[in-house]
Amino acid sequence: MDISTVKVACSSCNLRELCLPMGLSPNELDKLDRVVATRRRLKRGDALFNAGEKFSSLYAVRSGFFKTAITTADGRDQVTGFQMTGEIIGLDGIVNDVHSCDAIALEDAEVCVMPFDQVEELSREFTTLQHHVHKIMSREIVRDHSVMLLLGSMRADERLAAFLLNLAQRLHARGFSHSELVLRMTREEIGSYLGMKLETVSRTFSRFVDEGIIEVRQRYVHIKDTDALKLIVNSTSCG
Amino acid sequence: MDISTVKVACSSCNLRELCLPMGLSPNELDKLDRVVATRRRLKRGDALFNAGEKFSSLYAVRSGFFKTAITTADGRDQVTGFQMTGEIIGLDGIVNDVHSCDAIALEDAEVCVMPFDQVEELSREFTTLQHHVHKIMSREIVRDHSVMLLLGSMRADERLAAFLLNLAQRLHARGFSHSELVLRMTREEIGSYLGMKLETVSRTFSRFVDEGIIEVRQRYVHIKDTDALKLIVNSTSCG
DNA sequence: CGTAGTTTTGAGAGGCGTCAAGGAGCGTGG
DNA sequence: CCACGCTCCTTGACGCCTCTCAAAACTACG
Repeated sequence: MDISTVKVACSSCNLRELCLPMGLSPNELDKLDRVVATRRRLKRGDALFNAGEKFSSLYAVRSGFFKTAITTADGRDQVTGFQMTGEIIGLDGIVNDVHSCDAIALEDAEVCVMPFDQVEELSREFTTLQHHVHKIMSREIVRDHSVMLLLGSMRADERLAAFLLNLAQRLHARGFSHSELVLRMTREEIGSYLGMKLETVSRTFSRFVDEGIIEVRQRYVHIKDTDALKLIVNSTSCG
Repeated sequence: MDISTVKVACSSCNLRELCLPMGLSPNELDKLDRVVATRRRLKRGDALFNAGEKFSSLYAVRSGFFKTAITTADGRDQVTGFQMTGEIIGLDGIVNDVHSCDAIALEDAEVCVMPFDQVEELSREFTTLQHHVHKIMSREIVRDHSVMLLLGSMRADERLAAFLLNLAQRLHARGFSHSELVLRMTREEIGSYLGMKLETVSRTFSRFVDEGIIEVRQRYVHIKDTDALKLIVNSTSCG
């Protein structure tokens, strides 16, 4: 394997065990490389796509951090997810050939563009890829259901604890510390995702700090007591 | 077309424009008939599957009404959806080959069993079916996002109004009245879905009745003023 | 006709939203 | 290097919406 070759392809991407190519054979990877022909760089604040735009591609986050959000006619909006490296954005667009949410880069980022018709074409050829696409969509559905659980039945401190644990776990899976993290989103965006106001997010952070569970300096968070957070999530205050 | 033949197949099913076979050619329909070989009848309260069971098939609701719900270790639970005729249940199981929720029949029901490996096999053959499977999964994702919006940013009356409108619209698409409906679920199940307690559901119903927007007799609901419900959903009390 | 499950309604409490003010960090420009 | 303005964050006080607890009415079913 020639390391000096910086050709940016799935076959040489260090995310391939996290991303779409997961589990593909070398031969299949080669074919996938042809699908993932283009890249796109975004600066912080840029939209990868906006609601209403025609859907044509899925995007794999190569670097950076994204949020997806839906906005109603009357100005209400809801962050539906935060995406980090290796995660797939754009699945919402398939059903109506139109994106139903905005995808915004929360820091400078790069994505791999995967034209969906080509993904479908290749899925017909490779069982592995086909099944993996299905798994990715199913994972998103399961994830959404757990967010519904969070929004539907947890109190503010439980929500924030679950959020921090989830973030730390995903970062850990990417080789980062499981106890130290830098939030890429504002308190308001966290609140929108968790169904609470930014003031409540801030107050809950402060309470966790008072209780010695975490340390916070701006966007930097140090989880001092993971078990305490887990305990909060499973507190079953209700019935 | 021989009407007297009651062979129960997609090709002769009156739901085919609503269900998985949507848009398939007669030839493709024939092949799909071989996939959808078995049916399953359930009585009210029966589980189509439970969380933890091995995933093998998707299910299309042929008659009856279902709920899906997830339960946490500490007893919290969340209804993640209500499914009626033509809708697909079981997508949650694909990612880990294990179902992550329970699917319960809320009235006597019948489902078409579609072994997923066969669905995948046929999708590799027919672009139409492949794309339709993707659309069904994408639709579920988009639906979940709108529930997240509801749970994250609406008040009790807005949630219930949105719920009633959604139910009426889906029933209307199936040939039922757009203003009269019979709820198949309890107040508690509605509450679990909408992230509120059953008492709040009941109280909100009562308020709508007082305001002349709906009539309620037990599970029977008559929507007298659809526009009023729409107005409530878009009230933008916040911000 | 009694029992269990469901629904309604009331009273009280508390968590979170709302409104408001102040503080901290950061980029820009003098 | 410091001043300035902007955005983001924190904290407080107050009020309301929803939860909690409780009791009673209603329906369904055996």
